[in-house]
Amino acid sequence: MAALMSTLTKDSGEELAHRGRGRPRDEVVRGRILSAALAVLEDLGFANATNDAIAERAGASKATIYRWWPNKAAVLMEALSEAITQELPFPDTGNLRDDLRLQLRNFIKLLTGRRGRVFKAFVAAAQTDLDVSEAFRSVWVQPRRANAKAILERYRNDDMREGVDLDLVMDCLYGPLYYHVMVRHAPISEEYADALADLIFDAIKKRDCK
Amino acid sequence: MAALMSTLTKDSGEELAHRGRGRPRDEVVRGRILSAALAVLEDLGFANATNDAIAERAGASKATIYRWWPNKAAVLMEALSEAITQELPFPDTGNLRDDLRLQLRNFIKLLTGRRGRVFKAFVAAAQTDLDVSEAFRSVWVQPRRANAKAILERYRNDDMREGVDLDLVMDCLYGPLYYHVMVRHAPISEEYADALADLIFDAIKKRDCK
DNA sequence: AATTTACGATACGTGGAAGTTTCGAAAATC
DNA sequence: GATTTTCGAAACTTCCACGTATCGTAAATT
Repeated sequence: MAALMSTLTKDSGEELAHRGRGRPRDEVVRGRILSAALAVLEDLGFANATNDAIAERAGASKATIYRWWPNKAAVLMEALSEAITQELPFPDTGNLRDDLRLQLRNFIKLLTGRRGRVFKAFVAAAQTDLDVSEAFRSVWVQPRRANAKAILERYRNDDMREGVDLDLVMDCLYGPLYYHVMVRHAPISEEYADALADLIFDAIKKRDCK
Repeated sequence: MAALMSTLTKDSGEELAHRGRGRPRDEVVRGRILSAALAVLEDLGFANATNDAIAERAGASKATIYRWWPNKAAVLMEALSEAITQELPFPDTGNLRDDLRLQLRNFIKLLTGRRGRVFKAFVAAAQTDLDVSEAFRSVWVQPRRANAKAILERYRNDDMREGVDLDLVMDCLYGPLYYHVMVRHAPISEEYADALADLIFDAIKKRDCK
């Protein structure tokens, strides 16, 4: 996190420089830049998302971008973070099987939609860029897994057989979807989501025979 | 495949130009270049694997590389192809559960070893480069899945319950491993492989109760 | 021996993107 | 009104890697 701070954010002294006398930071511009970053990311992918393109799309100056973010990854990361926050909460219907189905369906919608390109771009960039890797995990993966785990935990005693490893279960839910989209590059359907959810549900549900 | 041919290989006229009078192509150099490409790929990843670095490491001239391959992706792709061919066959012990465990263990060894970096690099590159994407699928993913599917097919009647979707099963086997390594960036153990194999085995094995 | 092709070394041209700087104008404080 | 800070525009520098070109030399054919 320290390494992240050093490269993806500015000093807090810079961050809190609003108190001075001069013209305050234009929050509207900040929003436009982040939106533009996300849009460019969706259109061009991580590698091709240049700051020039972002600036042009935002109707902003490139200098303004570098005034507030230290580098390109920082802008893109904050854009993802803003877009993602409180998105796609794990459903909580009270029924385990329904929860699984719903969550996978929602996730597929996200992966196959415009925002799916952003995800693929970030995962790709994370393979070679340590900062992106850590940021992606802390901003997206970990919070989502924690949320999912907390809800699954409540079903543990009543609906699951003993000794189920929830981390493994989540890998089996999310893994195939990422894999499907990123490695097989195959389209993915809601029926697929249901079949996957059912398979995993079947593997972990409580039953009284071998 | 046509698009691939157009960008990742030279004309067959070039390929078969050996019959001329001059000095024949040095196959040793070809091998050195491909080995070097793989080594550089393992060290630096796809994006940072420059042809200059490959040439230097191979003790060859960059001009020689461009004499035989049209661009960077072509060299890297052929390097991967050579390294991968007939590697990691799906085991065939006669026991479904053992097959699953063995395959996952072997795959983990590959993913966590030096060559794992190559995989991650290719998957990452495939997100933005269509040629790499198609080549990776045709050279690696599809052959491996076909092999695995053929073997799993033989267990279908005797050991699996009805209606099991083998493609889905393979997604559940490979998906979590890719996911684990590429998205969570977490280390992965043989115990994890066994637990995953057991979970999936348990989900598809024949049984006579709900 | 003459010719043809391949190789290594190296320099070169090119393009793209990161990040910086300059400048005039706008919006705030004191 | 003077000062301070931000913004937009655009030129600029820097860097890096792709791909090409040149040249002297090595290995083959005829």
